[in-house]
Amino acid sequence: MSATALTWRRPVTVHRANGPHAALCGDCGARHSGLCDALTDEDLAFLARMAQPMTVAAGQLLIEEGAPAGHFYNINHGHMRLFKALPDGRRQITGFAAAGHFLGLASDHVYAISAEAMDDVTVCRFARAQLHTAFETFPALERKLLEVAMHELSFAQEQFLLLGRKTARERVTSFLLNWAAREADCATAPAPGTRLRLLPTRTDVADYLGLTIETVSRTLTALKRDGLIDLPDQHEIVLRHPAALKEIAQAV
Amino acid sequence: MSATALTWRRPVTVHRANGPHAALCGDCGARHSGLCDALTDEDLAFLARMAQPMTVAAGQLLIEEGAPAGHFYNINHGHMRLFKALPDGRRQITGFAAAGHFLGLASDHVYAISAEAMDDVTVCRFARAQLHTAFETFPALERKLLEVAMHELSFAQEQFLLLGRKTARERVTSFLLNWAAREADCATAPAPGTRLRLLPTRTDVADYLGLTIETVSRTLTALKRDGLIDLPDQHEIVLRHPAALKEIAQAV
DNA sequence: CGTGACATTGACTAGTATCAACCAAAGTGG
DNA sequence: CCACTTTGGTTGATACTAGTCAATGTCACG
Repeated sequence: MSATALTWRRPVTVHRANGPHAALCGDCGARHSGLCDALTDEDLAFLARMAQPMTVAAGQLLIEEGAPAGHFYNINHGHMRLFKALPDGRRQITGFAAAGHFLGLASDHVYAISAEAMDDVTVCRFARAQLHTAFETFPALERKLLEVAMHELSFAQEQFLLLGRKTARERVTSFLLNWAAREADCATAPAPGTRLRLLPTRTDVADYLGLTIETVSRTLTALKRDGLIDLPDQHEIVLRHPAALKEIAQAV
Repeated sequence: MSATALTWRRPVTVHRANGPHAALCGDCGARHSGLCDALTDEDLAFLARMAQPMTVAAGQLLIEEGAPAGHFYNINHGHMRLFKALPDGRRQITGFAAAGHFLGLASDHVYAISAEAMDDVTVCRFARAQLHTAFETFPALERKLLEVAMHELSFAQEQFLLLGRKTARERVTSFLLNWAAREADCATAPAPGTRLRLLPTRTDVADYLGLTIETVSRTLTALKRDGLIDLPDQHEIVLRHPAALKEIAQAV
């Protein structure tokens, strides 16, 4: 566990327990997404007092699979990769988490996955015991969490189909369309020419799709050759023909 | 939607609204598992009055992916395969459900997966609106459902690793050990000589593991040849050397 | 006994992985 | 400022796992 690598930042606002809640959550990237969106400003201000703000530098582990699940986290800013690994190093990324994403809820008392920062990340940390209290005080929180869990479950089922039955080409296009939907924060089809800012590296994409980096690279090149996408630079992708991509992706 | 194929059975006990709850749930295979386990006999008796008991014959669809999610179901007896399919027929089984399993909760208002009976199944059916009421009346139900959802999510993450990164041999052994744990209803390692009754066909197993039936068959034959399992008949598997199987499966 | 569903086995193929070379951009230190 | 290293990406040649196609086997059932 690389807890020692984490830098701690305890802003003065934390100590102003009776100060305006805006100082706590008003400028948070997660204020209107995830669990925080389920609460009123007052309730959130109350809840924020039990949160420990902290930062995680790019590349650092926040959560390690198998470690005792003592804390929960809510991402305020930045992005994380969530993954499981086999003893021999094979890795499967189970998802990418952004602001508003709630991390660390394990059915067991041990984390089921690892979480690593892809860029500089800030989170709110809660002790396991505190969450239980929060549920008692704010039932809306539990309801929202159930809603989020159901949503993640149906996404997981879609991902089963991708990992178990789709070809490399189908996987990559499914991923691009999913990423576009995530960036646009909506489910409507992206317009032709939509520009994606792709934070994950080719390795990340490969480990997410159950492929190798070479196959991801070749597939992107092939999609470009076919006029379906453009690759202005390594981390940008332009969707030239989203309708055709959707066709290839087999919905999703 | 093959709702017409479903046979309806409304036992007299349903109408005995004030009768002993034992008549309703006492002999149900799900009484002490899943959501029902979270409630007292009295609460369950109350809840049972809003349930419509029904039966689904082997091979029939209870839920169809994409259909309006008007009802929820709780399995009382029997087993179902849950799956998603692509337009061209490729199928991914997302799980196998037995007594106590809760079905049909969609984040959207449309079912995310299909559910088909593997043998003769009986379920309790609830209307979508009723479930909301039930949550208000029995908060324990919602808490239990969240617990179940979290558990399914961490299982899903394990399955991502299997589908994305494991070899055929690793997938099949992982499946055997999982099935053993499910039959024993516990997580302890199975004893050498443990006999599995495998309800799913080779096609089911293949569609669950992201393989073809031929690969599943060959892999089982290879495991038998290596002295790790025995195949007394098509639907029975004896775990000769569970420790070695666990080694191959890479934990799980 | 014939039929159909499911399973096994074999021969061959295809899609991805593996191995390896090369490229580009960004950072590092003399 | 420029050689050097590091990191991430692309491309090519080859290998190998699992898929495809096809024949055969087994069992239950009418």
